[in-house]
Amino acid sequence: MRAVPGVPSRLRTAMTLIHEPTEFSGQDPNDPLLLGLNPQQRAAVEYRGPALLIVAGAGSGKTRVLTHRIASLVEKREAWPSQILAITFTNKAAGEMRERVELLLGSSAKGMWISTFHSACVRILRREAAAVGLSSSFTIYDSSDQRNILKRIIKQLAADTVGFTPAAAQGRISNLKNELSDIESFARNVNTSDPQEMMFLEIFRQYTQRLRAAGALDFDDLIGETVFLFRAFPQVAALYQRRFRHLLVDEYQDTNHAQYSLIRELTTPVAPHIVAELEAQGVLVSGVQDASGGIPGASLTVVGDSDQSIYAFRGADIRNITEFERDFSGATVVLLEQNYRSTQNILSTANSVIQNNFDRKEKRLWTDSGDGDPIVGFTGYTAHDEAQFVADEVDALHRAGTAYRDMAVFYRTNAQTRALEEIFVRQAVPYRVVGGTKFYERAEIKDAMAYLIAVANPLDELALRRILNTPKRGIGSVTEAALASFAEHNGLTFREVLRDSDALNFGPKVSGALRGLADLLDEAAAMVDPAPPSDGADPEPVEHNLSAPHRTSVSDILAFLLERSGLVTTLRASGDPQDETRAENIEELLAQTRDFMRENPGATLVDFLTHVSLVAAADELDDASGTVSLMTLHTAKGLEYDSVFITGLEEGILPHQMSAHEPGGLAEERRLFYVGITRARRRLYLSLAMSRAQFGEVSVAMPSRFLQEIPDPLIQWKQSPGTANSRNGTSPRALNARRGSGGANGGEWNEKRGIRGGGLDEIRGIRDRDPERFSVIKGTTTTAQWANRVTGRVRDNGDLTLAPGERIRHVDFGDGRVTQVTGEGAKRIAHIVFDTAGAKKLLVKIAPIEKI
DNA sequence: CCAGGGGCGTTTTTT
DNA sequence: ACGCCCCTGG
Repeated sequence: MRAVPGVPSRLRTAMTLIHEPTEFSGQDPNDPLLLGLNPQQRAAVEYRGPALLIVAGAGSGKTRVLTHRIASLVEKREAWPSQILAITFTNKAAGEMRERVELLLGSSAKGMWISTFHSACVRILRREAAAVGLSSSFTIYDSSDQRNILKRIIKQLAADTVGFTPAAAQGRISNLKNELSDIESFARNVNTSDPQEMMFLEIFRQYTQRLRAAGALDFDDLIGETVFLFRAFPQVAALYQRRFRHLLVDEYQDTNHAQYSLIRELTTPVAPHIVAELEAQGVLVSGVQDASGGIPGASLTVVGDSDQSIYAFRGADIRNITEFERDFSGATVVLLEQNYRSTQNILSTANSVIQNNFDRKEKRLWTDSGDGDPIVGFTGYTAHDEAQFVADEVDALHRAGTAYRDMAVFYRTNAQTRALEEIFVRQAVPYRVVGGTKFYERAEIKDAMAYLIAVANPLDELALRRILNTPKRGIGSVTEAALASFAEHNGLTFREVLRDSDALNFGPKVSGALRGLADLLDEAAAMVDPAPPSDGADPEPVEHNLSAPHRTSVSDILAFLLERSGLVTTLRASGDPQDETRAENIEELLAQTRDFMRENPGATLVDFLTHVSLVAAADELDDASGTVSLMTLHTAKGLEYDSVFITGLEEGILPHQMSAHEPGGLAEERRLFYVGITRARRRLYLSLAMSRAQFGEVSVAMPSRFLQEIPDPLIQWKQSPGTANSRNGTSPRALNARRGSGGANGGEWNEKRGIRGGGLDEIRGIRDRDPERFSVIKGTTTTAQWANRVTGRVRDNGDLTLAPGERIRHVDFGDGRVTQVTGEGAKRIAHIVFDTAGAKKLLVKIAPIEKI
């Protein structure tokens, strides 16, 4: 019954509207914008009304629907491009959407805002900065900047002695801001008798002050301040409410309260008296006014899938989507369930996993494109073993004709890249880590960027302090403290003190260095020649503002700063090969500024700084690169690949142990897995390692409970957890470790699922009927913590010497001959051709082998 | 003022 | 195992 694709009865009313000629009078079956769309997709493109929720299952063509909807609005003259605001999750998605809309329209989408929440807010805030007492060249602080500041505050308040850590304070401040709680409202509600709370209040207050003094906003402020701006200045809000007649929001399930509030503000009608004010200012309102003289609220389209909500940790509130219909009166819902991306096997896997989340709306993805290949499973002894499997399969796929760029490897935590990278490098598999330690997070890049920031925003003390002695110019912490204290006592900025440091009577060497830096920054600032944003009623994107005369290009400014500061020269001169790499990275940054200027002619220094601050991990993806992509499951959202590897399917990793303490944590981890699965078009590989090194200690892991939610016949194990673990008593029997006195085959995975199995039992799925199978997880002995890591010793063959030609015996693969030994020490790899199991590469240290 | 060594916290996910 | 922070000796 549930296998039949269809629309839940609750939604039928809305769906039947498709057939109402009055609602869709303009419908033309030959409309090119509707060709090739299924009825639900058409409905989503054609519907007109105040609010539309498109519940779009993974791979159901939502981007197609969104772009067609936008194109349809423009083509039918229902909206000018400039009246559309589309919010995407990444800048890359925004760029693609713009491209596709332009392709559909056959003309430019100029004036259309397609961007992320953060980019849109920065654009608004820079434009309206004066209203909220900000400089339009405010700096955007990233998490490490935040942590830096908090570290200093906590130290100064000695708050660490009462248990405050920068990370915890950062998280709490972020949560508050996502709820639109600022320092004033927090102070009003704080429990004054709780010393911890009062301490936190003080931290929060100082943090707020420092940012304000530095003319800086953190990520969360970008959204929150925009909401405050709109609420405090209705006539400013009205400019945007008037302009944007159609608001479209992608990935709505991941919006937090602040973002939700922003959407609410933007779709609020403008009252007649404010319209009159606008008109008096010369803003054109005649086309958009209603009978009463006001401007009706913009129409809102949101697209989302509550099964793909994976950002609760940063405040995403799933209720935004589940309560959409209640929230926005007159809302209609369209459900897209037909999947155009994956094979049925992949979809069945996804469905079988996600259906374990109770409390969700029933939704089943389906396809008419056939079952496809089975899901392939593999259990490695170690993370390296697992990585080896991935590398081998990537190799095999590539030889069979799949391009590297069509493959991706996903993992739960960034730390998991290490093993994968080591093996990929050794196997010469071209790969690229997406996200992780980003280019712009490297110390030397942050140094160079700090020069640019110090030029663009003289108030930014953090940037200035960073470059004060980088490269070394003999200014130590004593000098720095003296400058800071002088600034504080005289009500001056750090930059002003730097400029007039003679008053502090430093030695000649220090004075000279300080003056040199101050002059350098002043000269660079003169090159920038900032043009104030124009006051036109129509907010135009800053980067398209070509009116500024003779502004020095960002790359020239950077080149000047690098040259005069000696940053690169110093690195080159050090002789350290790592410094050479750093110098090259800075050269790369310079090249990137040139690229940026070429792609955004007329862009300002502040535009470049904004761009750098707001790049998302997924933005780095380069479709043209012929490499395998490695990324976290979070980064994978919204992407798709022909072949997908999901690694680390272990208890404690996926689901991650940290999520165990949080309510709803497990369900979110499951959604994360679901997101990963549904990225795959044709092939899906699921792998895990029986042991994983963490902090140098090797601990034993158990297969993820999520694996056991997948019906047996869907997965074909190349090496199942059972076979990978059945050692001759020398290795810990992880799966059994916490099993009570269960039956003979109790917590074991069915060995017959292993490579030597494949008989009838596998098809009959004995495993699934075994009630003891989950004893490890369902056991009542532990509560808060999962009993997922059983520490123990693993086999150590470290001193086993092997030479090509020697015969060995493997517990699972039987007898074989060594052909080659590569690697050294603990990473020694034996290449073995087994008589029956074929060629394998084994990590000598832990492989269950012996000489014969 | 700075370089180098020892000690400690760290890993959940991100705009 | 690694990177960052603090301390010490030059």
